[in-house]
Amino acid sequence: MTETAAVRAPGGAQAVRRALDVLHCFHDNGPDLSASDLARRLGLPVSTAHRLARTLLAAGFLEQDPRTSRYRLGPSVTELGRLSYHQRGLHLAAPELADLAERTGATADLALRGGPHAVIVAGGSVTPKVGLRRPLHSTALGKVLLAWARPGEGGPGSLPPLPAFTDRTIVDPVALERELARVRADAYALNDGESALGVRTLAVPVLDGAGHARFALAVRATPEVITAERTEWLLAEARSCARALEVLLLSPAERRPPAGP
Amino acid sequence: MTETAAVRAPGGAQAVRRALDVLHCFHDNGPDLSASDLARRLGLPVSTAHRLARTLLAAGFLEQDPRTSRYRLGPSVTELGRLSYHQRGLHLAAPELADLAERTGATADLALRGGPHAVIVAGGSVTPKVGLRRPLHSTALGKVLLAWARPGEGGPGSLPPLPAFTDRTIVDPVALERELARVRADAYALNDGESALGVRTLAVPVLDGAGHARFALAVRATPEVITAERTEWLLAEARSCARALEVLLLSPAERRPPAGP
DNA sequence: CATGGAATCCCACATCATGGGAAGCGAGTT
DNA sequence: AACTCGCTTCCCATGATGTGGGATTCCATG
Repeated sequence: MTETAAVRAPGGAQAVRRALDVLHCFHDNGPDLSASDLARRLGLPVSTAHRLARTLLAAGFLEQDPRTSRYRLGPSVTELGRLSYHQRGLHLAAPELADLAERTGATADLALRGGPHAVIVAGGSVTPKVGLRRPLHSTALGKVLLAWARPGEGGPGSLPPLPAFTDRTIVDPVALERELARVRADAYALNDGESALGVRTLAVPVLDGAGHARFALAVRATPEVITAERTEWLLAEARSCARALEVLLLSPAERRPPAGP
Repeated sequence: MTETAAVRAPGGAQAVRRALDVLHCFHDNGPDLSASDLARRLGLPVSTAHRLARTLLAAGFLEQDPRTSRYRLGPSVTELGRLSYHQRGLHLAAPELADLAERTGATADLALRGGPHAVIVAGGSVTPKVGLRRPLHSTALGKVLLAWARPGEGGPGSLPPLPAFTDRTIVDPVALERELARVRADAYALNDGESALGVRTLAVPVLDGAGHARFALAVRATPEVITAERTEWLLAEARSCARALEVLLLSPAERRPPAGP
């Protein structure tokens, strides 16, 4: 009733989902938003958006600039974010990624699946793009996460739009499925200017014991660095790093056995 | 109706507040909790806790271990946490804190006010306690945040319990107010074993243009490192760092003028 | 001074969350 | 094996709770 594709999920949740949508709003838009901004972005009445914001404010998930009375993400978000960062063991990944970046001369990024996005959660470059959301269909990270997705996470079927960022972006779902089959067969994903021109990326999965990708590890650089001749070597480096991350980030029970039959 | 001090805030919010309480639950308890755990911890019916968890799950704020079907903090939390971390400019603070820690031989921590806690958001030690919540009444960080609190944030009045951690912990509200007056007068807070024995901490505020503490900066070490003779020098170092952080973390409009009349 | 936009508060309505209950599992115990 | 306990998950009638239109106040702009 309220808006576009508000899929009526069976479990009860309107107020809560809307409140969480408010938080997600701060990702796509500026760092601070007014109550009316939120209402406009979410297609809600101002009154409702305002009430949700106040509730989030009271819980510390938002804070309010006393001068402009606009909202921004609050201490609770910072707090829980750091907590989950450590609970995932991601601080253990940073040195490995920095090492990989230094050896290869490329940017090394680690991402996990966040609904319809690949979310970069750790990086090994001087300019870490940590916290960034990337599309699934136009990035090497995303292709890996799709190719080895868990059954419940939703494969390519959960991506209706497939917007094109360059003329190389795969926009046809059938072509994407074919590309994912190739990714699975070769055990790595390549992104050659499909997201932005002049950027080439290789990505490999960090697999769990069930054979699903828990993380995707990407090596990103210019085509001069990631050449055809160096690809095999870069992949070997990336896979070695992915193997190390399996041990660092996954509990023994989740991990896959060290050696195959 | 449900539990202890569920203050009935005027603005409408039950479902939302409860959902946010679910998230906070993961801070105080283990990294993964079952639906029944959540229900028990929050004093809610299992059915309700389960529904809240599913809603949070659908939005990516929780994720579910497919083996145990327990919940943990999800990708959205990691994502938004990193985002707010960068939006606050805290990545700029880390080098300054590391520098301070190295010069003083102590642990350097930066905290901000998160409701009834001091939340450490950046650290300059090898073992950063980032994401940790500390009580306000028994830590140097907390005393600073209380002493220069914003009017709306609630002063010592918002801390009914005041639990004692050692025999030095200030548990009397009147004594605490007296201590805060001293903190304001001397422009620093000292914590000598009030939170844990054998730990001494100095803290100074990072002030905004309105004279309120936006952050608290702490230097923590053993009493052998933080001696009476070295206190003045340590304070000078900490204040110098706090001055630098004012410039790095606050926008020019929020900042206080460089020189006083 | 007039005008517009935004934040904030209020209140009657009915939509939506609530929570008791029961079914379906899986594990540990007798 | 049969039993039992605890947990997850789903269902549904009830009414408490969130909803949103509108009024009010405040500030910045024309």
